[in-house]
Amino acid sequence: MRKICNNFAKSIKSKAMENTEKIKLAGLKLTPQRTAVYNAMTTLRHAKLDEIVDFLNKEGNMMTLSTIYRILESFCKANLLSLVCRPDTGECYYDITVKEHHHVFEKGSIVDFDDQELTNIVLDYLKKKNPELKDIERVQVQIIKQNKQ
Amino acid sequence: MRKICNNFAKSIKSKAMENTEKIKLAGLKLTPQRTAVYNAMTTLRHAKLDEIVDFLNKEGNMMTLSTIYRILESFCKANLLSLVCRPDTGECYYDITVKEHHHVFEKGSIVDFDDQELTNIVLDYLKKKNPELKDIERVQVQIIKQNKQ
DNA sequence: GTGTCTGCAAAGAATTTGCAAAGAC
DNA sequence: GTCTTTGCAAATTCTTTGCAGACAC
Repeated sequence: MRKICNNFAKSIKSKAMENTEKIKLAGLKLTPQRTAVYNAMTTLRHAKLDEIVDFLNKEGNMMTLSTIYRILESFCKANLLSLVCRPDTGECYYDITVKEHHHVFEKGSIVDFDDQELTNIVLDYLKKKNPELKDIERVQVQIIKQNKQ
Repeated sequence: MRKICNNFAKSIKSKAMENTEKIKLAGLKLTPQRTAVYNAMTTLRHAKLDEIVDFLNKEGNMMTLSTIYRILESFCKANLLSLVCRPDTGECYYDITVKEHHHVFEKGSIVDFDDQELTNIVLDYLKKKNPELKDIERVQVQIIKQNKQ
């Protein structure tokens, strides 16, 4: 009975509401600042720190820089966000997607490339060709596109 | 005739001598500082800035931090070094290897994984499965090992 | 000799920290 | 009520810059 109610309740929850659930499920206390940062990342998908700051400022969600640093760190630790770095420039981006996935690096943006088949192909190859390569946690393919300009 | 002499000369050249050649061939003027940094990277293979600084200091190759920054930047621009970032922590390492290659990320170290076959497998797969994905400059596979501890 | 590179010191950015008040649960 | 989080300001760390003298070619 309660289950049915919860499911119903979930189905009418807003996206923002789901985000607060995720924060709580990750074991973090819910604060307006954390909600704002997570909501921002839901929109931005991949963003550098300063892009997050700009986004929050434009929204009128003012908060201290040190708070943003602390929140982003806690989100990464809690597996709410992951990190991805541009192989060309070394710039680090926070990524709303935490499950194993690949990336296409274009000139000014990063695009997710979620392809389990590619993951499997790489893992299979490594297993066959390099059985001595044990304890692989995950593999990540970076696809770097030409900077045509 | 000159060619033979050059080859002979090359065959007896020290590793350090070869390094100076590379710096010159990259179009950079040869300075003791640049030679020291390049030699350091030849030993370290992958290193963060502070590891390079420590190495140089231990060797007695003192030079200013700003010089090291400037040299590393010029080396990256001249394609004498490349950059590689740990996907787990985002730490950036300079890499003595510039040609396309893959990496295995272990707990405290990065190991090169040079495997053209893997590169081809990934490229072939992408071409077949995603022909709309054009202008691929290169692909790079990151193999993240478990931090067993 | 000319133009680039280095050392130095200072400026400028980026990130972290301590602490008191506010807030979550 | 207790323990955590935030804001603020300061400290610290990291990186870049301007300039004069040194050096490569």
